[in-house]
Amino acid sequence: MKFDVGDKQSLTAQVYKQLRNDILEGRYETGTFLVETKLAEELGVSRTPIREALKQLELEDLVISIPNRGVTVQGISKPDIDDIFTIRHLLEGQAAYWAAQRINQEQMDQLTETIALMDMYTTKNDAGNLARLDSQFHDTIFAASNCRTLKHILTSLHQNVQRARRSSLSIPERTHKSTEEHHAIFEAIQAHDAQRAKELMEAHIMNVKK
Amino acid sequence: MKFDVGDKQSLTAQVYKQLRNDILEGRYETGTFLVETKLAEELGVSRTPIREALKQLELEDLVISIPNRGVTVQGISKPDIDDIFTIRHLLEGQAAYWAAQRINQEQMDQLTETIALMDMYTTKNDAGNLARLDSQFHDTIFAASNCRTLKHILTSLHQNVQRARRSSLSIPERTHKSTEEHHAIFEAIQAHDAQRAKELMEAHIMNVKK
DNA sequence: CAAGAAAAACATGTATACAATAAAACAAAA
DNA sequence: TTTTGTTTTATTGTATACATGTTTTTCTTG
Repeated sequence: MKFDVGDKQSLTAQVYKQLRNDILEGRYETGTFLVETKLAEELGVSRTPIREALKQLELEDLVISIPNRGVTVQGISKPDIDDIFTIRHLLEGQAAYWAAQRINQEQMDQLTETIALMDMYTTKNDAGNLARLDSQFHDTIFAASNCRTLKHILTSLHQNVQRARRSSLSIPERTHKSTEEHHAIFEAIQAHDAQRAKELMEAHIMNVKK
Repeated sequence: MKFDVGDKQSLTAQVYKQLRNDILEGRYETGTFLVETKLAEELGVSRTPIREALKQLELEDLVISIPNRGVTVQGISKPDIDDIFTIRHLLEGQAAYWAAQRINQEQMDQLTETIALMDMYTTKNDAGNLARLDSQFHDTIFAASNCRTLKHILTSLHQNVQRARRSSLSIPERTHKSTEEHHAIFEAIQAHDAQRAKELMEAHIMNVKK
């Protein structure tokens, strides 16, 4: 698998995405050593982008670095995912709370648009586009919470459980229910009812978990 | 300010600590460009450790990287700190909850020891050692929660508000109160009373905030 | 044959050289 | 004077060479 310099993204970013995906897909056994020179050769780039990508993965806790020894993959297990849902339920609830208080007009417009498109694709049963809009909906709320730290943590967590969320949305019944829940959250934010937005969001996350 | 190769830590780690501290101390104006070559010269190392340190800071959201342009410092403002306390109150509450359920003997022994030392230094009014033990107490609970993600997020947040916590512990009245609260949390964990541990921890964090 | 020391192999940590890109300065034309 | 296109310069992105430390192998010695 060779990487192309023609791609607009930096090599580091491409390597990062590739490795991250491979780890989350479980393509590496836990504990495997990721050797820089080997990866560099395999991916057709120098060690530099590899090192930088590994640094990022380390900060996200997907690999562990042992000084002067190398990095080993940590992966992400089933109970890990359960725990992450619990954490997300707390944090996304808070994000919705703050969003209801702090959202600006532009973000409100964005949410309105996302919700409208969700309705459309729900009737069409288009799971692919719904997954995209789902991410967009949550991302906008993170942004509207106006808390860099929260936005940062949640964006990272969101990606980690992406696969789980995808599979949830592929169940037609869940699709409709999910859109309804998004509607309710949207209305609570529009009404600046922070407490209600929080509770609805918490319930929503726990439903996705199931 | 020159760095020493004799230090056991890697240059990257030293540079990271230095830059992080400078940013948190507010030594750089928000928006300042951190130019790799300039920093490299100032700190007496090559660009490589600088780059790696900046990558880490970017992942912690203390600087923003603009591709092909450079990184600008973000710093951390007063309202940011308030928000971080709110987030910590949620997450540390959950950590205490899980710790009460999942703690092992070794970690329990560690907590027992920390609490005993806290008592001693409280009577001696030794703020420096109390700050250290405070960190240790919370870190042990993160570890006992047995959730990598949570441990990871909280360790990072903990450092960000370290200054605020230090100043809180320098108030003698607060010192005694804080030790009492630690005691109560410790007992709840020892009794494996998850709900109570959570509530006590939440209250504790909010008290520190004030 | 076993144990330990020396050395080779190998990996990461760091420095530096080169390439690509974006901003700034400048010149020319309308 | 303003605008547009070109050149220069500064800075990041990437590759590579070298230094340092760790593991494994090999060889020596009892």
